[in-house]
Amino acid sequence: MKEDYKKTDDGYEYKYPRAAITTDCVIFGFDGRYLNILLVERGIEPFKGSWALPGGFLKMDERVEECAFRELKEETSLEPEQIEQFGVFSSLDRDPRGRVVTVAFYALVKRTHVIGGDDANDARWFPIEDLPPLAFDHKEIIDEAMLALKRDLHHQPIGFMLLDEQFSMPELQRLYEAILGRHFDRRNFQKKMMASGIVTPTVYSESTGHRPSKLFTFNPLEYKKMKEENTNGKEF
Amino acid sequence: MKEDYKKTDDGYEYKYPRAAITTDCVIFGFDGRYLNILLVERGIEPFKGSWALPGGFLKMDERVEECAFRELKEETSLEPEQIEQFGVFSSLDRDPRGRVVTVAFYALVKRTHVIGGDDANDARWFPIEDLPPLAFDHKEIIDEAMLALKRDLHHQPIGFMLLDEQFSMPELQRLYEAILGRHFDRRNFQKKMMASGIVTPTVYSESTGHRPSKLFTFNPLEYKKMKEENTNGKEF
DNA sequence: CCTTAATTGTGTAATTATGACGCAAAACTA
DNA sequence: TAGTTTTGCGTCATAATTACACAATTAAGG
Repeated sequence: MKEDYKKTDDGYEYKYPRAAITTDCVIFGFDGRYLNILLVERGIEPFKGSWALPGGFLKMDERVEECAFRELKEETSLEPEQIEQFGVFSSLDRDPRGRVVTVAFYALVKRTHVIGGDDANDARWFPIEDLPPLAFDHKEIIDEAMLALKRDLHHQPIGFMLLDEQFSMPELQRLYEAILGRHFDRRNFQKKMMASGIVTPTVYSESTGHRPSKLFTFNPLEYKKMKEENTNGKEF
Repeated sequence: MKEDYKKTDDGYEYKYPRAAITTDCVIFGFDGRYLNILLVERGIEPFKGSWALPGGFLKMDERVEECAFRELKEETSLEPEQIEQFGVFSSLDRDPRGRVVTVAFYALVKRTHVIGGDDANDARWFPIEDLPPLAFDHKEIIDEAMLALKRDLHHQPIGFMLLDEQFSMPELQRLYEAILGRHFDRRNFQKKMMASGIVTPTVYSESTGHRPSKLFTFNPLEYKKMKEENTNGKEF
């Protein structure tokens, strides 16, 4: 590759000005009732002490997806199976440090895998309906992530990344309701899920304060099939 | 805004190396039978003489959307109503000039608005099934654009941007078939379109080589409603 | 031990959407 | 006037969606 910069004593010199590139991750978790988002407390200026999305600057030897993974691991020690790119944010004044363009991703993780803030900064889950004031334009990014998630829920089997290996039908339904923001009829919901073939009953039950619910697992074969056919318009 | 660079005699100096940012546009057009893509012939190295997507480098006073619009106008004199961002491409070796990250958009334009190549380079429509060899990773970008278009066709009333004000039902159907790559039954297709409320018949007819077809327009009210509700999962 | 509260499992009927298909009508050609 | 092409309009069977009701299981309280 031809060198497109000149190394100087103080840094790197380019013929034309360049914006910096960052990645930011909206991490969704589910606590059984509400959708949550993982935020980190900023340890440095700007917005020191504010809550923000995990993310950081792109290095020269990585793609944006790799950058998002790396930053996420560094700041939250999370390593999600999959991340989904959903938008680029490039307003001129979105970062007080200068011109920064960010590529935004979302990912889904099980809430049981909680965080040990690897960096100095704290990391915490916040319910989506009750977020603290956020740094930069991160509120706007989260709003877009929600739209992307709603859109993708029907075409990708992402719901299962948020639940444990085994889950009850009411749990799954609450998840769908939390994401889509609307209510479903219990009976019709179960019927549709069963008909789609992505869940299989595992006959086991658990003991709770009321009638125990049957537990399900998702069907990895159907899971894979849907991932490949996600443009076929089949809803589930 | 705090300055994040140092102006030198030869250019702009940054503490850490930075990738350059470009935008690229996949412009779809419809000739009544096939889906087409607008390509420009590169006038300079690298890939001089090759066909490529219109696009170029981000300036410091514009957002990526504005960059895409500007480059598109400069290179093809097109000014589409709307562009849709669908992906970021950041492979390390995708551009021989160095590290370049591109933000990709697609847009839909009526084929009647043809091009006067404003720049030195030529600009031409190519049927999607018969593209020439392309510069950079532009083939991959086009493939992704097709997937995004297929996905969005059901949730956004984009089909109408590709057709004239008035269009016959067979024309609309051919467009859907060209995009989705599958066949529909004439009668069911019309039934569904009418039921969705986005088309209104305009009783007029035209004179052709066979039975004249009724002409339709799209319904701007439904159009607007759908744009707002595009996450509700209603298909059309 | 029986009742109540909470929650889950299961079934059925009405409505709506989808997919397959047939036939007649309008323009052009011969 | 007959043949060809292409369109308009309709019907029927099947599949998907929605609305709705009652019985079963556990824990808690008298």
